[in-house]
Amino acid sequence: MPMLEALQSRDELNPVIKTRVEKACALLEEGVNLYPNNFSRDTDIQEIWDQFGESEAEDLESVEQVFTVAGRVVAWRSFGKVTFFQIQDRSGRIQVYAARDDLGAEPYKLFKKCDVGDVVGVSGTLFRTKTGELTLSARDCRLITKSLRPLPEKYHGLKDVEIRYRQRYVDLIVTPRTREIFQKRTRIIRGLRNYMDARGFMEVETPMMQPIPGGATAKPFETHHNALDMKLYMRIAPELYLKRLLVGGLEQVYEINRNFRNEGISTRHNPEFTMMEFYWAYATFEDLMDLTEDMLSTVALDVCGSCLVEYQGETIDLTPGKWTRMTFHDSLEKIGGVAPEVYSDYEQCQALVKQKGEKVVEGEKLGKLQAKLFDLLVEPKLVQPHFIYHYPTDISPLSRRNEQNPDLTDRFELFMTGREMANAFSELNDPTDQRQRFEEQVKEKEAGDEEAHFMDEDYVRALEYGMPPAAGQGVGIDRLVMLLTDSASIREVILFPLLRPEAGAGGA
RNA sequence: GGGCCGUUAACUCAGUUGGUAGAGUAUCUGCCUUUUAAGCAGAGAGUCAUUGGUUCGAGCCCAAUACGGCCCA
Repeated sequence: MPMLEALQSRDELNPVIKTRVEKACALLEEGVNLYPNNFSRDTDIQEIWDQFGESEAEDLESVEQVFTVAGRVVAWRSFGKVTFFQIQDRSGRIQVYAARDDLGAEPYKLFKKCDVGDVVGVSGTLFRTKTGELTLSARDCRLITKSLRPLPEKYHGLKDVEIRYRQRYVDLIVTPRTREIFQKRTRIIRGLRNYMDARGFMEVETPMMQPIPGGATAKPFETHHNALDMKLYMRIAPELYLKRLLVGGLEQVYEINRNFRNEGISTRHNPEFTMMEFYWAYATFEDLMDLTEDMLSTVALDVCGSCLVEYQGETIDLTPGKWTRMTFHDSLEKIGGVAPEVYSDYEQCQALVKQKGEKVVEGEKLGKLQAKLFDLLVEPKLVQPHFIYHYPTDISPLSRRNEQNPDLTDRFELFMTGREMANAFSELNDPTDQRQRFEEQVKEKEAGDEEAHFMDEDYVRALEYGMPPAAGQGVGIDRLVMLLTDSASIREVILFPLLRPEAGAGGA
């Protein structure tokens, strides 16, 4: 019996696991399959609650239906000849009553070798206990999957965030909030898809491995394709490919997927993160502000039941019409307290950046200095939704210039809870201007800016065929999920956030 | 990259002035046919993150390292 021998050879493990292994061995010797695959359930636990959650004890007595459910044992209270336990499936929990006299002496004895953590299947009828709890009275209990490791303590749960992230499977078993967050995450993404689909946008997939990483200001991950012997980059954004599709005539496209940026890790940054990007021909950045208010408030209403969202002790009001719209320069003056004569003067701007403790880089443009002031003085104060628009042209290499002032672009960023949630603009579709902007970026890259854009000749060629005027936007999905689930860290909303390798875990 | 904090039983946590390691849960044994963090009685369980140092003596003091958390860049 190889499984038995394999289990018995594990007795170097800690005593709790050792006893569980011994129980498993005892079951094997009784001829019990520890991992059978022939159990069918006929209902979810939640369905039982939906149907009988309100039923009186007397009414349940007349219900002769036998329900068969399966799930993980999460609580166990045994009295000798009778045992109460709780099982949990994806939909909820229910108590089971198992009595020796109902199951038979031998089956009951075997079943009592089960532990908290095992997956079991139960068939039985419903009743209410003396204290009124809806309970399944078992006619049959079967082990479906043996668990060899103990679950965390049931009352306090799993507190150690490192274990919660490294062993997310355990976290999902024992932390209801974790399950809620990821269920909500799925609903949020589905809500966005439904919204876009209903407005005629077409979902597409564009390359994640790109020979020229474009569409954002960020440092890419590099990789190598062996057969073609070529350097490839993990995408930092899908933007330039999605806009090629506008040239191709698809007119309204969106993509929800991962981007990769080789930057620091923090409560707001994971190296891989999820964005929704979309492009809309014949629309402008002003249309996008309207759409964004409507879209995000719709999703909030769907997922949270309200446009008023609690985030870390603050109430964020997403009601359409209440979102502030302000120009970048006005925000520097009115929120950041920087006078126009200061932010529009290179020397004064540079001095103020230094004074605020931020580094200045030789040769950087005025727009970049203003952006640093914005990050320091304005962004943290933007708690309620704010569209900040008309960004400087020299930090917006893919945006259309404003008709009145070519030093500004028809671009906005959306801020709330003191952080950026979305970035959008009317698209630059003049190939000559685009080529010049790329050339500026190349100069900055050559001067040592690792985040500056690459030249993308094919993208310029595409624009030369003619891209209709359009507006496009990127929405940070992880940050949106953080907002709508009141999560303080991005790691709470990513199933498997990147962590350093665990010591001695064999690279797991 | 910098600063601060943390790492003690499977889990949640105590651990005084430096004097040979504690609780609850879980586990094991016994009792128990309506429990709800079930109860009662008993038992076992630890490389105090790692390495080095100071000391007669270190979970505690010092240093370095690893991993994590928060803040800053």
